[in-house]
Amino acid sequence: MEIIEKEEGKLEVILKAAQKKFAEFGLAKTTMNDIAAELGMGKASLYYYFTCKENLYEAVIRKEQDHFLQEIQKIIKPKANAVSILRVYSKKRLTLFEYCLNLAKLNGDGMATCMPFVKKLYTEFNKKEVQLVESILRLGIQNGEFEISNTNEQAEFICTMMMGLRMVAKNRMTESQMSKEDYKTLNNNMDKAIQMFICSILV
Amino acid sequence: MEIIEKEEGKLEVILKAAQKKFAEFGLAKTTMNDIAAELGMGKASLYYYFTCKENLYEAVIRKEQDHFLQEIQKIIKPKANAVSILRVYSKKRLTLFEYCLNLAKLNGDGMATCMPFVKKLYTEFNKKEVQLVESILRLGIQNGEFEISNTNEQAEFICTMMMGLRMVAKNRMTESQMSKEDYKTLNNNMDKAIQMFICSILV
DNA sequence: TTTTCGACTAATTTTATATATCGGTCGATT
DNA sequence: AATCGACCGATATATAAAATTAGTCGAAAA
Repeated sequence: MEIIEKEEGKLEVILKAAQKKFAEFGLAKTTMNDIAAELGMGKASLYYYFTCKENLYEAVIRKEQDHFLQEIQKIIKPKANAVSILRVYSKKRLTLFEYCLNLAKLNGDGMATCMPFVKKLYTEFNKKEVQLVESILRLGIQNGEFEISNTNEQAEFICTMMMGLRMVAKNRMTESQMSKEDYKTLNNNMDKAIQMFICSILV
Repeated sequence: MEIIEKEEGKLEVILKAAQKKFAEFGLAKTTMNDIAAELGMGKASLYYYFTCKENLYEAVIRKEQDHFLQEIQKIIKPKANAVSILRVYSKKRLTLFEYCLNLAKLNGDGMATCMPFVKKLYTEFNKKEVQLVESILRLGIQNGEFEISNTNEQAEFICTMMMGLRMVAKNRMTESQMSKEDYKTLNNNMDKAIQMFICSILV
């Protein structure tokens, strides 16, 4: 129900409205009508911009994922301290997790029951994340901070470990939603894991 | 359909039959009749030994859990090498996981959708497991192997991390059942986690 | 040409209902 | 002490009807 800018800005406005509605009802229970209504436009018009609901949802998630990747990428530069970058990575990764969890509102414990395209979405992101972490590790090696033989293996491992911690947190959550306390505990565990990992690769 | 020994041995026989059926159909789809038939007895007779299905299932799981705990407990003795005990713990823990997964045949990703009593069962076991790990850590301190300030915190953390790795493995499994390859990968990750953990607490 | 939308369809989800199965009990029997 | 047939109520399953919703299309507005 607001005046809409044209072309470039329009996609942004739609994504924002979609994001708002997904956060409100979750992926499954948000209808294309809900989103269109939020924009004050007809449902058919939405399909002019996005080929399907999955496409729209993917764009919303991807936007945040890319933002995360770029933010970390931004601070990976020669002579930057790899250890502190890893800590920033851990912190920002938690924020991304919170965001995605909020937009999905997956019932039960996760991805097994969710749609295949969501699984694919996260699998693809995982690959990028591993590459990102690997580049941090390589930076650390260049700086003489770390001593690692197989950077890819180590990057995959730490990503897997972090994912595991997120899963445990999600599983232990009270009342089908993670509380502030739950996030705090998860944050602690992620910090410990990163610390332990750093300790094991430090020169 | 076999001759049954009396009293003490009877419980064992029932547990074995129940275990066989649970492994075949999983918790939800195994009926009390299935188990009774396996024993060549009437369903009502089963209720003479176990008050309810949950009770029976719990007994089956508990038996294996206790066996695991005792096996590790057995090798925790003064002057025993704590590092190698941690490695044994990791290995046997995987075996227990495989066993429990097999008996549950939980659909989807896990405990969130399963019955509350199962959740409780695993929560209670988790406490015992943390205590077990903590006693290994204390042994390591006594031996002068480890240097840790808060043993309970560290024990909880490593247990959480290992649980996370199991969850990831379960989530990534192909075809609603973990393959030999999946277990191998999980085993590798658990070893790495333990190795990293040890590295971080080593004197 | 670009963008919007009402009207429509096919597919999915929800609802309602009937049926079957299963957990658990009880009284009788061995 | 141990077993079991017969039974009950609750839960799960199967089926069909009704309601939503994803996605399409052709026309109209900009």
